[in-house]
Amino acid sequence: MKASHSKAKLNVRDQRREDSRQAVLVAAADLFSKNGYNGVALDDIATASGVRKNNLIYHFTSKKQLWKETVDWIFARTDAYFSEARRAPTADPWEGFEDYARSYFEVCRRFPPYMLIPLLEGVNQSWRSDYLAEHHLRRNISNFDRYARELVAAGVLPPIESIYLQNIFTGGAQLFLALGPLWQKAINVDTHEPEFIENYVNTLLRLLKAAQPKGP
Amino acid sequence: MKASHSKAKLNVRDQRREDSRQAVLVAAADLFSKNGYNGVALDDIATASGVRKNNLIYHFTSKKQLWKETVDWIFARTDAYFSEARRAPTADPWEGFEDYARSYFEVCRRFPPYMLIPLLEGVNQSWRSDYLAEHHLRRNISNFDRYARELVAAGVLPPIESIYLQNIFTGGAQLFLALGPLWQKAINVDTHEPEFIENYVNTLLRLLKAAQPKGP
DNA sequence: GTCTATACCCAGATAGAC
DNA sequence: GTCTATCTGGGTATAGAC
Repeated sequence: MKASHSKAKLNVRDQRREDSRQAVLVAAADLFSKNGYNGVALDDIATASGVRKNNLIYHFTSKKQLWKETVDWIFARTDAYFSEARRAPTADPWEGFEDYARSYFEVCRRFPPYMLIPLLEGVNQSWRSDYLAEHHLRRNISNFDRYARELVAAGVLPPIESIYLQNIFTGGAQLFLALGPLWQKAINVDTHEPEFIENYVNTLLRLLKAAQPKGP
Repeated sequence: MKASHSKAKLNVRDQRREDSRQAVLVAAADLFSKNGYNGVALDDIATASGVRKNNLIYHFTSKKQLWKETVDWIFARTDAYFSEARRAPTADPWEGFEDYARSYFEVCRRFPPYMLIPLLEGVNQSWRSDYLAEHHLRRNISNFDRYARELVAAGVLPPIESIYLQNIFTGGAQLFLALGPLWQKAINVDTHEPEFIENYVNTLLRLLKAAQPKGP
């Protein structure tokens, strides 16, 4: 019938569309996270993704819009990674926190754009920092905040303001992982080594454990 | 005499040159540290400094060269700030370390380009990250390394690898201060408030103090 | 040393055939 | 949906008068 024929054709077209979009998003996430919005030309994304420059515009209407959709895609993907990385919930809340911390570092390590883009675009006030804050970071921050307050109230973590706690973790993760090329060049250390990160997390956890309030 | 006349004229000219260069460096440090190399146009620097675009090139030969000289200027200036911020040496090594830590945060707070530029340019390997690593960071890192090892050996700091220790401090300082606009927008916190930073440093110091190895 | 004017290139975005 | 060709603006850098 005419309907089914047209439907089949439509599906093929949709598939193509999705393939193209996906290829573009992968390339864009990588490039934007390394060079920042201004450091990336549509030509670069076109070359990296195999989708021609004008077709980028066709699919995403503008560079600005492409950036936004890339960010949304990154955060959606990271949420999935994060759930996947976490182990089954444990009875011991401290173990639960250790798992949480390790998962966070692991996600940052495996999917750098997640932290690199907020890092690069959050330095200056712009429509990009606004977009990030509004659509993604506020939610993430307040999730962590709730969790941290619980743990502090339960005496699992030392009485540190949750925002500081958050900074100790994200700061450490981000600086080491983000500035990989710099550390590498300066003192020849590969901060992306799983073992290196593992040691760092353990160090942080030990510090916090040592400061745990003593039971009565 | 002819000689003295020509000398006076030369001094005026030199003074002008220095004034122009200085104005440019101030503007360039600010802009490069906020928007990154690619996010800054010579037009922007020209407007901000009051020195015309072509004269920028006259004084610094190229944008690339201007960036390098700006970085050198920033680090030279920061070294001066840092010595100035430190109090007189104390007998107690722990107090000495507290002073060191506070001075570091204070310098970052008062002169953000010092940390922002390595942050923005260190994410990707490029001639900029190479230049930073080679000419400035390697030295800074190894200075801290030497100091930290001493303190750990003396039992003043807990036995943490110096590179991790360094990351805990620089990471925290940089993330909070660098991503000011982001924190502001996301949860309406001003991370540049002296009080806010002061509390954060104290928190970090308390953590380290709590983990100090106990005497025998 | 500073000005105006301009060469030259590359960026983002559009038009229209297929 | 993808292609080639093209427009337009803004970017770095240069030329040459003052």
